[in-house]
Amino acid sequence: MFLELDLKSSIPVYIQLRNEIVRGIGSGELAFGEQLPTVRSLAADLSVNSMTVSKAYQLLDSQGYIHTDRRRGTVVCARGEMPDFLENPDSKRELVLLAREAALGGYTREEFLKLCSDAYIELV
Amino acid sequence: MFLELDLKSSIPVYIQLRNEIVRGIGSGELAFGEQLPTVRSLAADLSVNSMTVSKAYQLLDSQGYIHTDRRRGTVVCARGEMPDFLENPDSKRELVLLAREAALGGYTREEFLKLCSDAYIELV
Amino acid sequence: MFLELDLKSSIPVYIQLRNEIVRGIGSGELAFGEQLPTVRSLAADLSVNSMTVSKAYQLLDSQGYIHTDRRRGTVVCARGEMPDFLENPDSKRELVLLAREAALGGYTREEFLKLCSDAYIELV
Amino acid sequence: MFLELDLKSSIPVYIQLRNEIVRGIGSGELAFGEQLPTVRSLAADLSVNSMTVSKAYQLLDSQGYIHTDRRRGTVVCARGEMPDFLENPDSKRELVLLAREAALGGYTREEFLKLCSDAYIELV
DNA sequence: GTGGTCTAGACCACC
DNA sequence: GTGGTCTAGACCACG
Repeated sequence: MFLELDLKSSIPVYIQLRNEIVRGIGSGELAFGEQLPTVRSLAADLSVNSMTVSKAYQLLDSQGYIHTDRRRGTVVCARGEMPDFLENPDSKRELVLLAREAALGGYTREEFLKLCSDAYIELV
Repeated sequence: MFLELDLKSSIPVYIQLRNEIVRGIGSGELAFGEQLPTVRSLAADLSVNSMTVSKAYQLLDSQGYIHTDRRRGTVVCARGEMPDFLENPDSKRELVLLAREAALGGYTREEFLKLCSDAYIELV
Repeated sequence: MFLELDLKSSIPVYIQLRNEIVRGIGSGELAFGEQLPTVRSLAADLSVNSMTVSKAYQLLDSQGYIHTDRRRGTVVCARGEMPDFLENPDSKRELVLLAREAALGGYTREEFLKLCSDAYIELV
Repeated sequence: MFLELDLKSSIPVYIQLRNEIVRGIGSGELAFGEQLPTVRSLAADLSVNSMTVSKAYQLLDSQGYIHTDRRRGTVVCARGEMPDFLENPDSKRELVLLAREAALGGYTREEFLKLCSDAYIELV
């Protein structure tokens, strides 16, 4: 299982799980249309409460990354159905904040864009 | 006052305030070395409890953005004293996550880097 | 409960509590990995406000002595995860100050080192 | 002037000043019986409020490091009059705390005693 | 049930 | 007058 959680982190587990799954889709570890484990089995695998997994799935569903298929359970959405998360104003604010922290930290624009590019290039 | 808070957000107010102040320093609305409002006056302006403001100030202090000089109150640190927040692994993970959300949302690398550049270019 | 607080001291209660817990870990009264009392129960035991306990726990967390596992509550970190607090320059200055006070007080180096050794030997 | 204050520190200025003067006596920069600057002149030199200097002098006086001579103003006590500060239970507790932080930080007794010895050896 | 957050208001140490 | 500390009590997010 490629999903890594840090139970000591201040970030809620269900958010970490949501993020890990988005990363997994982005990196190809989870294919478009692929079936996800059931809530119970994933909860058992990760040793977390099944409500936590359920909340992560609900969040991903509401954001449009996954959906529930009556016959096949929970599946990753198709490539073309992926949401445009950066249209979310909160994401924009987050990006601006990171950029300003970078600038204050002494990064030139080129250095910052290099970091951004590296972050992107890790995707398939 | 340029500081905008959303009291209904799930993000704690003191974190929002910390972020707003970092943005303010990055955009030049708060100058390096400038004196910040007192805890009480800012609390009154924002209609929040003074302990909430105090918590934000203490967080910013621990991160190296501001410091409290016993004679002059709370002031923004000098340009050269600003912390490198992107050395924080969580910030890197956040950037990678944003990049993957962008990629899944259909942005090409060039488009994503344009967004990053725009976020940076707003700085002084 | 082995934790002793002096509510009349000028040292803030949450700092005293932090120090007592570090002493407790060092002396074995608190085992590595052991679960600490909940914020509320400890506050009730010590007859202090729960926010005071919470502040002490957060300080210990930030220093790496304990951490809060969302499932198991607050626990002492493992032996190998303990922080090197003497790398803190303030600790070094404190030690130098104690040494000078000792010298001025008439202690020879041997006598002073005996005191230091005794202080250390109380540890497990 | 060898007295160094950090106005950004969380340690009160008058305590820092007291500590610096004790260090100065211990290291020989201030001789036994030497006359100290007046409150006003020292306050001006250090750019601090004269009440701060006054408080430091009062504290040092109450601890027996300095005393006020009607004719010569404030002077450092004689060698033989220096107080035994380590008989103070708070100092003992402080030393125990440092020793435990050292032990938890991975220092062996020998390593810790080396630090203590180095701290002492800097004295005249 | 846990810790985290927030409020309103008080007191104190410091400068 | 400043920030720091503490209280009593409330609400909420998390698991």
